[in-house]
Parts: sequence; C-alpha cells; structure tokens
Amino acid sequence: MDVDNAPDRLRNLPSWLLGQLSNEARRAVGEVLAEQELHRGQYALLAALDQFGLLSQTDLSERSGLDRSDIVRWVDDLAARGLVERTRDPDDRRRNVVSITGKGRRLLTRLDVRLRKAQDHLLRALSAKERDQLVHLLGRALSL
Amino acid sequence: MDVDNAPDRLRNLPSWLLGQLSNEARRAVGEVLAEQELHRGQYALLAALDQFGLLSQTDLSERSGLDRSDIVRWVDDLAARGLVERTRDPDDRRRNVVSITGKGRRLLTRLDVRLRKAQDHLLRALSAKERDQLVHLLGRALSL
DNA sequence: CAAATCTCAGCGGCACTGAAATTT
DNA sequence: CAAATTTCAGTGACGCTGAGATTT
Repeated sequence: MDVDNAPDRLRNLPSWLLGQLSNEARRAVGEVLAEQELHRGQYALLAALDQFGLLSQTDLSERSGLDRSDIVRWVDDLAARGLVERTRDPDDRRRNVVSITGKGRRLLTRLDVRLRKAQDHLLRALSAKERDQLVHLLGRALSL
Repeated sequence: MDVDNAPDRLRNLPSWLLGQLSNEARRAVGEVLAEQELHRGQYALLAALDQFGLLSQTDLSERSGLDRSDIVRWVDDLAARGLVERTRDPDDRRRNVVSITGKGRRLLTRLDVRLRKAQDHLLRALSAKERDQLVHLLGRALSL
C-alpha cells in the first residue's frame, strides 16, 4: 500500500490509516502464528496467562481484549492441545480457572523472536525511535 | 479498553495495539457512516472519486485500498442509489469508468464535520500535536 | 430474588481467493 | 496467443449479540 495514492480524505483520516496498517499487521503476525497453528486470539490468551497466572475467563477477556464468547472457543482448542488447562474454580463454581502449561510457555517463548522480527519488518519504514513513538502514542490513545 | 490491563507481550506489540485501536476506530466511523447508510468501503470509494474524477475499478482499488472484488459490490450499491455512475470505457471496453454524482459529492461534504468529530473523540487522550504525530507516523509506515 | 459467569448458536462486515468472461 | 479488467461465488477470521444455564 502506498498511501500517496489515496485521496486526502483518507490520507488524513486516522481511522483509515489505522485500518490499513492494521490489515498489514494482521497478515504479518498471522503468518508467524500459523507456523505454530495459532490464531491471534489464542496468542493473546497465552500471553495473558503466562504473565498473570490463573485467570477466570472474564479476566482473560479484560486482559486480552477478546470477547467473552470467543474466549470459550479459543480455550477449548488450546486445552485440547495441552497448551492451557481449564478447571472449575472450587471457591466460586461459576468461574473457570484457566492456566498455561509448560508446553504453552515454551510455545510462547519460541514465538518471541519471530514476532519481533515480523514487527520490525512491518514498520521497516520507521526508525527505531519512531517505532517507539508509535507504540507510545497507540498505548496512550488506548489508555482511557 | 485500558491497555494497562494487558500483558507486556501485547502492550509492546505494535500489531496488537494497532488492532485494538483500529477496532475502536472502525466502530466510531461506522456509526457516523451508518447514519447515511454507508459502509466504510463505500466512503473510501466516494472520497477517491471526488478527488480524482473518472476512475476504472482497478484504479479505484489502488486509491481506496479495497479489494477488486469488493469494488464491484460497493459500486453496484452506490450506483443504484445514484451516488456514482458506472459506464463502459469506450476507449477500452474491458474497463468500467466510474464517477461520482452531485448527490454523492454533497453526501461526502455532509460527512466531513461528523467524521472529524469522531476522529477527535477517538483520539481524545492525545493532544492535537500528538494526533498529528500519529497520523504522520502511520502515513510513513504505509509509504513503501 | 438479582447479579455474575460461562456457554452456545448465529449474524454481519470484511479481506481475500480462484475461476470464468470479456476485451485488448 | 498472452495480458488486463471485471465479475461472481465462496471462504475464513473476527467482533459481537442475545439467550440460556448455573451458581452465588
């Protein structure tokens, strides 16, 4: 995509720019994750479980930005593959307690380098400093 | 979404940040466009036609970032509503020539203020200067 | 009872693919 | 013939909704 071809109304529209770059990002990350037969949502779940330990599915939703409904499906699949474990919370039997397994952790670690490379390539038109700026601005825009 | 709840692997992953903010942007813009019964892709087409005049559908795809296949569907609908016109190019009968109508132009203009407001609200956590920085960085990242 | 949590079925927007049809 | 353009049918990932079941 060369943004210079786009009309001014789109070139100056943050939401359009975000959408275009987000599409490229989705494809780039998707290719890396596909090597491990992971979807992006599943990666988000593993990342949250690795850092925060035991989580209910509601907590998982908050941490990962995924919808409660999709959590169910992703966890089903991850559990079937031995990457996470799901059990009823004995203290509050409405809740599920989800945790990552060693196998899941190793998978996460294995992905780190490949994902960082994909990000660098996605943002190859920016300097390292500019990439940091972008991450910072996106984070601020989302912190409400 | 509060990015602070997210694990570090996601908080520092440009593609995840882009996806999250892009989701918010899609919803915000979608609500504005829905008032005029427009989809985002249709807005992109109108914006390109308004600025560049007559375009083939292949050109429209390059200008708008939409897939060739979706162009067909959107133009079908826009033409049925009298917002654009589609005719065979007499000089090269493989091509369609698409143009915007007066009605289409007026619709575009009517949307400008509402869309700008929606963008401002989407990025309300950022200062005006930071918004410009963000647009600048996104544009650079897409210019390859 | 109300509220919280999970589950399940399904919808709609959207990016994309592959193949056919037409024309150059 | 090969290449370009449009058209068409369909797929898959994804965000999301609404309703039901269970438990507190």
